Amino acid sequence: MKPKAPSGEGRFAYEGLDRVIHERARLSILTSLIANSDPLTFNDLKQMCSLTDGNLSRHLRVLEKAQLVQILKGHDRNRPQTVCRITANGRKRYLEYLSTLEQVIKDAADLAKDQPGSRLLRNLNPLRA
Amino acid sequence: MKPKAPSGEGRFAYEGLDRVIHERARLSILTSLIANSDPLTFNDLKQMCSLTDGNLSRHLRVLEKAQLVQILKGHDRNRPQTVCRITANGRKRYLEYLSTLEQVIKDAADLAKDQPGSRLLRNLNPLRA
DNA sequence: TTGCGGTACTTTACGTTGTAAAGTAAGCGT
DNA sequence: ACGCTTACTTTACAACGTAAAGTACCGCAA
Repeated sequence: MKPKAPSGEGRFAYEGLDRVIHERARLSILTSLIANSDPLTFNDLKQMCSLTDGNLSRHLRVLEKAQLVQILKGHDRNRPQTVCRITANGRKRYLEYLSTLEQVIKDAADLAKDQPGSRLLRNLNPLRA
Repeated sequence: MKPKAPSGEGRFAYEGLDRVIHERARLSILTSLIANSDPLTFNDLKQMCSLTDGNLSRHLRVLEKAQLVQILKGHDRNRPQTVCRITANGRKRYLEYLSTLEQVIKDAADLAKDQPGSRLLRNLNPLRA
């Protein structure tokens, strides 16, 4: 039955690509938070992710509602200051997402075998093997 | 001048995450096409990516308009058959996208250094270093 | 030859969502 | 007191993903 098909029903469906995380702005935010062990301020994130105020605000809300980040409002030098940290659950889901991402890369790397021009892939090897 | 900031303006902005490609369905489609050296039929893609007909149709159109894939309509056993292949330009942009993806993973992996519970990252090492 | 069903898509319509622009509030300098 | 700046929040709109409905064509059966 169907020997011609490259087989593997849904093999490339990547259901692990969580919609909440799989969005450039939010992926940026979460990666920033993961990569820096201490919490980041609103402005830190705004700069690191090159986001506008409104944009960041909205995405943070989405992440907060999804319980991926925790938002704490405080003050610094008499100015309001929002600091964000990733939650335990957020870290877990982010890592699950990441492993799916790695599967994508792994799948794509299979082309290196018999694709012409795949020399391009050479400067694509990640995590400094 | 802001010594406190983790520095790196826009370091996590990931502008290489092309909107056309950075969408689950389309990322699936392109990865399928990249990973399989021969062109795939509409039905191949439908199954491999677990997409509905309408969904696949629309995304293919988007990819075609962006000149990332080429769509050829032919016939097989007197039935219409659409086959798709990635274009040279598509391959190029896909690889650029992928390298940004790898940067994300690399950035995230930096947490492994001083984050508690980062043991989770162990089963996350990609491309079998 | 006229239905009937199935395959292979395409089009339409809707609800969600990302984003920019406008809005709010409060501190600070003059 | 006044305006300027910082630090966000809210609003409004356009774009987009998705499912459901629609089209077209073939093969088979009555």
